[in-house]
This record gives sequence, C-alpha cells and structure tokens, in this order.
Amino acid sequence: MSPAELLHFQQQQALQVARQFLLQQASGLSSPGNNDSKQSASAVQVPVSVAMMSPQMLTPQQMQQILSPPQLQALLQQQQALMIQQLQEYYKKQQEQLHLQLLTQQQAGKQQPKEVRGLGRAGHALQRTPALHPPLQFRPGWRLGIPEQGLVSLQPSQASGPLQTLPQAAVCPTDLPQLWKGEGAPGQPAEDSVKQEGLDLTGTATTATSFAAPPKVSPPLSHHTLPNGQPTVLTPRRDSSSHEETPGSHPLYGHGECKWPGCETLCEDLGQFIKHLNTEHALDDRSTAQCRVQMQVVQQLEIQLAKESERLQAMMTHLHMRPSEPKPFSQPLNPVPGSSSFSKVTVSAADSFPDGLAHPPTSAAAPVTPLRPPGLGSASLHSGGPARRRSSDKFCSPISSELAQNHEFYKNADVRPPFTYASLIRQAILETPDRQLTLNEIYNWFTRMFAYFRRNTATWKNAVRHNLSLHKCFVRVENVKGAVWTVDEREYQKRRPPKMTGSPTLVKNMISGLSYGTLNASYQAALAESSFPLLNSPGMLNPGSASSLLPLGHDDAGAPVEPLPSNGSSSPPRLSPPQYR
DNA sequence: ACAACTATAAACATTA
DNA sequence: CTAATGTTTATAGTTG
Repeated sequence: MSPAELLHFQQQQALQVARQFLLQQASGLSSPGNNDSKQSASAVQVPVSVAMMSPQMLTPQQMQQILSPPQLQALLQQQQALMIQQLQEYYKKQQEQLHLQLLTQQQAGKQQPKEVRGLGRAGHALQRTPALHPPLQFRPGWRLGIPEQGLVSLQPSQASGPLQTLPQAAVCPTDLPQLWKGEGAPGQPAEDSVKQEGLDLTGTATTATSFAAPPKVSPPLSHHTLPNGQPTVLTPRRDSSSHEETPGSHPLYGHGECKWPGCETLCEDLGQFIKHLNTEHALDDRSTAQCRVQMQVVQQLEIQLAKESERLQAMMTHLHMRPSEPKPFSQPLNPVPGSSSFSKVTVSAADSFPDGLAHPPTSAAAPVTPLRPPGLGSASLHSGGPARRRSSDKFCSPISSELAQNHEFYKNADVRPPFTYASLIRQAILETPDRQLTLNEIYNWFTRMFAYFRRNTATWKNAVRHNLSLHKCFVRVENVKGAVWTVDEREYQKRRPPKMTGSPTLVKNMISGLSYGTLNASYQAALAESSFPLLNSPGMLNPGSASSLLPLGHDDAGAPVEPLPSNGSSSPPRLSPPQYR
C-alpha cells in the first residue's frame, strides 16, 4: 500500500468517528429529554445547521470544516485505540474460544470441519450485535468493536495490554508506509507476548466452531445507546460511514472496501468483507506487527497532543484565562462552548498516555478541542460538490502557527489545510533561505507538507499558478537557471484590509468563541511567533538569510509586527499597524 | 445588495 | 510536438 493510501485510511477512520460524534450531537438535540436540560448545552457548540443535519450526509470535506485538526487528531487516536483494543480483546477471545473448543472437542468427538477457519476466529470478533449473533457462551470480548468503545474513553489499563510492551522507538507517521509494508516482523515483542499467552491459534483455529458471520443478517437497526448513554437513532442507511454500531457494518469496513491499514480490498458486502478479514487479516505476525505500528502512531500523536495542550495551558494561564476553568475532561458535559462530548474524546485520548505523562494536557486539552479551525462556519457546510473549503486567511492568519502546530497532521492526514493558496505559497517561499522558489519547488513543497496535495494535482497546481500570476505579492524573478518566485511582503500585507482592531474584548472573545476569527492581529502575531520556530527553524534561522530580516518572517499575522521595509530601501512604513484579520 | 477575496476551471500564450 | 510554465478570463461561494 502506498503512503497516501494509509493516510487516507486513517483520515477515513477519523471522519467516521467524527460522523458518529455529530450524530450524537444531533440526536442529543432532538432527544426529548435532553432539550431543556443543561446537558444539551454540551451539544450546543455544534452549529445548529450541522447538528440538525444527518452526519452521514457530511462529506469528508465538510467534516474537515467542522472539526479542527486537533479534533480530527483526537478522533484518529480514538479510532486507533479502538483498533488496538479490538486486537487485544480479540486475543483474549481467541483464548477463550480455544478453551471452549478444547472442552467441546473433548466431549463431542468432532467438530465441523473446514470453512470456518478464519471466520470462526474473527467472525464473532466482529460481531457487534450479540442479539443477532448470540455470542459464544462466555465471551467477555464479544463486544469489541462495539461502538461504545469507539467513543468512550480509553482506560489506561485497557490500553496497556500485552501489546503495550511494544518497543518505544519513536515512529514517525511518515515512516508508516514502510512499516506497514513490511511483513510482520518476526520475533518481535508483540508476537512473543501473544505466544506467551498461548494464543498461537494458527493451528487450532481451523477447528473453531463456525460462526461464519452471517452478513447482512442484521436488519437496519434503529436505536442505540451511545457511549455517553445518549440514545441515538440511526438511519437504516447502509452507508458504511456510520460503521460503528450498525449491525450490518464493521469498523474496518467502509465504502465497500476493507479499511485495514493499507488494504483497501474491495468487498461487495459485509459477508465478503468478513471473509476477507479472516483470511487476509487473521491473527498472524503481519497483523500483529501492523497493529503494533498503529499503536506507535497513536502514541506519537498522543505525545504531540500533550505538548500542544501544555503550550495552550501555559498560554491561557499567561493570559489569565483561567485554564482551570474548563474542567477536566472527565466531565463529559463540559460547559465550555465548543466542547461537547468531543472533549471526552480528546480527554480520553490524552488520559491514555502510555508513558504515564503527567497530563498537563488533560486540563489543557479541553480548550484545545473547541478551537475551531478556519472555515468552520456553517457556511462551509453547504452542500454541493466538493465542499468549497474556503478557508480564508482571515481565520487562519497565523499560518505559521497553525501549520507549525499541525504540521505532522497535515503532512500525514489527507485533510485540506485551512489556508489560502496565497498564504501557502508565501509560506513555502519564505521557508527557504533565499526566499525564492521555482514553480516546481513550490509544487514539491505542497506535496511534501500536505498529504492533501498529493492528489488532484492538476487542480491545485493550476490554482497555484493562478495565484502566482494573479497576486501582485508574488514576483517572478528571472534567475540564472530559469525563473523563480519571490514574495513581496508589502504587497502581501497590503492586500488585506484591516479588520477588527484590537479590543479588550479580544480575550473574552477568544475564550467564548475560541475562534481565530475573533482574534486580532496582534494576538495572532503572538500565536504565530510562539510556534514559529517549529516550522521555520530551517530557513528562518538561517543566518545566511540576512534578508530574513524582512519583516515578514512571521506569516500572515506578521504584519502587525511591523512591516519593515523589506529591502531597507524604500518601504512605505505602514501608518497603521496592519492588523489584518 | 455589494465589494473584496478566494477557489476552480479553462482557454491561451510562451518557453524549455 | 509536448509538457511545463504563465496569463487571463469567467464563474461561483463566502464574508463583512
């Protein structure tokens, strides 16, 4: 499988959980008992327009508009945790099943032969509806995969099963593709742990009792109880997007294809998928290794989340925003606007730090989640084609900051970055020591920095060229070896009219709205600056780029920071601080 | 309603 | 000639 595929897969997972989340929100709003109660307040943050519509109807783009990178990340983690959990429980179940088989076989001489090999094992593991498929006698693990676990906080204890003994070697998400590709690394910890538990089923599994998960046995269900206890009404929609608890679906099955990392095998129906799952993704070295990798991915993400959360906490503390106010995640019904059950997700993820980090994040994460990414406005939800993700700079001026903070995220998740082409191009150019790039280099930067731009190249490349030509801020310079593009910072700054002026209400707005859109330039500049190093360390710090003195080193928000004349020569000093957006 | 922005698409021109 | 690179024009959505 290709890196892109893996990323896409991960994104899909996150989006699916996100849908679930929205569904929850929607149901919460419509739920009779909840409406008046304060509890419903937790759902209020979701734009009504969003909450009211069927989550399943949302396109990935729309989801992206609704959820901020941190949110998506949280979802992703959740999803990954779920996967791990499933495997763990699966192992457990296998053990039990083996035990059962032993007993059975002792009594009755023979068992049903063949066929079930795979199905028997994973078959029931996949069952999410005990009612329809009576689980084996005693099977604590029957519920794995159950939706509940998808959103419920992952208890540290749960996350620390045998698999948790994995090597802590840091795994860069970027390396995943390679990792996934490799066949299960033989003789690795996870494998050992499995065997230690006497779970080597490869041989005995063949006799497993038949559970051939009768696909599509499940009638469209209607009611469910979500993790938080909120009853939910699911539409019979066969849309796999709402995998989690629909009997006729599976977390690893969606859009007609297997969602196992790097698989994407097409399966006509659930039955076929289950068969596929059992044959291709049976409990073997490879699957184990893949699971291990996934775990590491989760860990990396968690660590990153912790760092960012800590930073936010410090920032808020510094700004006297009472970080403590947003109560701990443990409280599902978080009054903080924007944080609804969502924060639970985040929290749980943060709490499950394997490394036992003191979670500064826990307390800080709450505020993070609610941060709305640019373009979150209901406007973006508009139907029709590829969501017009128009993420204007306005909401994301601090591109450097945003980008720096979610660098890894955008790099690996197929999510459209909330920046305009112009700001991205500028960022690409400014990141280089000599502040100039050829068109092709700009292209490369895009693909390197954003998974999203690894697709539809014709479209965005055209857009890039269009932007380069259209905006006066981009200047083409004939170079020895062709032409390169540079940025005229003044022009760049110029193009945006000042918007809101700094006001004392700024912080307040931020707290309540937690939207970049409400921040003024100075704050944004601060934001950008704080995280600048993260992203620009290379070029910006480059001594050689003395020119970097140019005012702008800091992204969009940089303007406020004094737009100095770039070349010292002439530069109309701005009369008024350019506080754009 | 309107202007300013931005994204997309596409036709064309120019250059390597 | 082809592909890459640039320019322009047109259309449409979003926002203040």
